[in-house]
Amino acid sequence: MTHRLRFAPSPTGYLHVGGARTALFNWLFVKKYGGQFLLRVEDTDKARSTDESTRAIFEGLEWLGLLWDEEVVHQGANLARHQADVARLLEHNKAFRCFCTQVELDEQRAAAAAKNEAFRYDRRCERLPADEVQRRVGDGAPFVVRFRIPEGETSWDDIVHGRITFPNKDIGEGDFIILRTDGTPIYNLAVVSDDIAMRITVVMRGDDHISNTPKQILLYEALGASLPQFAHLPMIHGMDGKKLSKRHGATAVADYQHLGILPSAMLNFLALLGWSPGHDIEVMTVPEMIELFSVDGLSKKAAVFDTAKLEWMNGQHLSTMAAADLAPLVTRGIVAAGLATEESLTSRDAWYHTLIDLLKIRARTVDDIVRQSAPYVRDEIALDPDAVAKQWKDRDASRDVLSATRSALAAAPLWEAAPLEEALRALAESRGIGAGKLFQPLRVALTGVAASPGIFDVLVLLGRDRSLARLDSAVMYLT
RNA sequence: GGCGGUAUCGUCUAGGGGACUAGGACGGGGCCCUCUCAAGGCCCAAACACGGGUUCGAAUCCCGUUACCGCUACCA
Repeated sequence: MTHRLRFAPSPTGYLHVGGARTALFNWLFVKKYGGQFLLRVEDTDKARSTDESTRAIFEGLEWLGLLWDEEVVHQGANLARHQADVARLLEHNKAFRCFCTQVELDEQRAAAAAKNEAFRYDRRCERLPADEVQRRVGDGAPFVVRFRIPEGETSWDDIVHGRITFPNKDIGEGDFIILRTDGTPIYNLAVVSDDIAMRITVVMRGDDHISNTPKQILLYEALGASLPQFAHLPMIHGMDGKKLSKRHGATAVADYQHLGILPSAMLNFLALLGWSPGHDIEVMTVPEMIELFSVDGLSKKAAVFDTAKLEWMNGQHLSTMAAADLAPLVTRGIVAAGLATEESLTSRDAWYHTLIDLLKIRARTVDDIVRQSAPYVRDEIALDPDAVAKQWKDRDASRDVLSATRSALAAAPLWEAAPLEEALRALAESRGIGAGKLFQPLRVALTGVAASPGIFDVLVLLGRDRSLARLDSAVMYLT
């Protein structure tokens, strides 16, 4: 049997990290065990659904590389089938029309709440004689359709939680509504109807749907369909233990994309929230995640979204990624920041890739690389006041050291790391100062900042002319 | 309130009756490396919610309590 799983977001916002993780586990399941990963947009709530949101969800999934196997299903397009399923339920007496008004229901709820009791629909319309129902329908009286909950209990073997049982009398408020007054279906009916039509074999979703599951199982049975398996994934919380929301800062995957997080790192981090491959394995490529994935490793416990670990994870992925693969992302950032033109970078690939290799190990995000690249890709450098104050504290002495450094470098036989190092260390020794006393002022002269890759790498990266010119400028600045 | 779910370091987790003096990772602290910043290496602090069972033996199994989370719409 081949598995068919779906990710079914409602297009009422952006792609949330929780949704992304649900999509990831569905996708991982299919990649690991074989089958199809499908996408269904649950847009039956027309008031809240937007095309823009649908687009954002597609873009988020595409960015992460969680691609679906068949054409996207738009739930709203299946209205006729949803209604036909409801008609079938009505026909087989599995459902009934209810003429109670919203106002009446609200009053009953309020009364129950006042007595501190749980409200349950009292089934008054279920007892209406058939001719009375016909009369009211004929009169054009508005009605909803309710599903008749049978006696007994409903249970299933959840892939992550094990067996879960609900006494049928405790399912929600009793006979639940499946069709609105306006003839459109309610979530639970639409989901079941679509999952049957899409031949879904494993329903994997957030565990906030656990209490919907008995309702849906009853619908499957009433519709005469075979049951899928269910897997309820734990939620993602913010640092305060509450459900992740906008209060917690960035929750959209697009936010992290714009912060310079790599898709592979995001996926890796998300996978570890609620799943573990065991053996203390943490940093994984996507193929490794697929290989290692197992439903046995799925956790039952809600996880807290810790951005510090996400950034560390990103740094790990950054440092193992080839410069050539990183280059397009870095270029986009550099161009967007106005630091250099795309042409100026791509026209000197080897140099550019060396730069990226040097910066990527000390960066946690693509944005870090972009920021740190400024002294190398721009013609001018920006002097950091703090670095100047610290490293060029004594102006006369600094100027003197810098001009001596310039002479030593200019005299080097070859502009390569080894001979340059030799020249500078000899200079430091002849002047009786530690190498650091030479390198730090030099670093500021070359880059404007106090932190950079190794000083000889910087010299080589900048090249002879630019290095000497920047030293000249520094000496002039200090004169 | 009702129903359901969950419970190991601050955080993510390993663990599935003896291998536990409870392991790894992030974050924190320290040391090493070192021209700076990272990266890397080494070390330290830090947890089995509580109470009963079951058992020769419980982090692991059962029950209860507590806490937290979710659902409780003509939302999804």
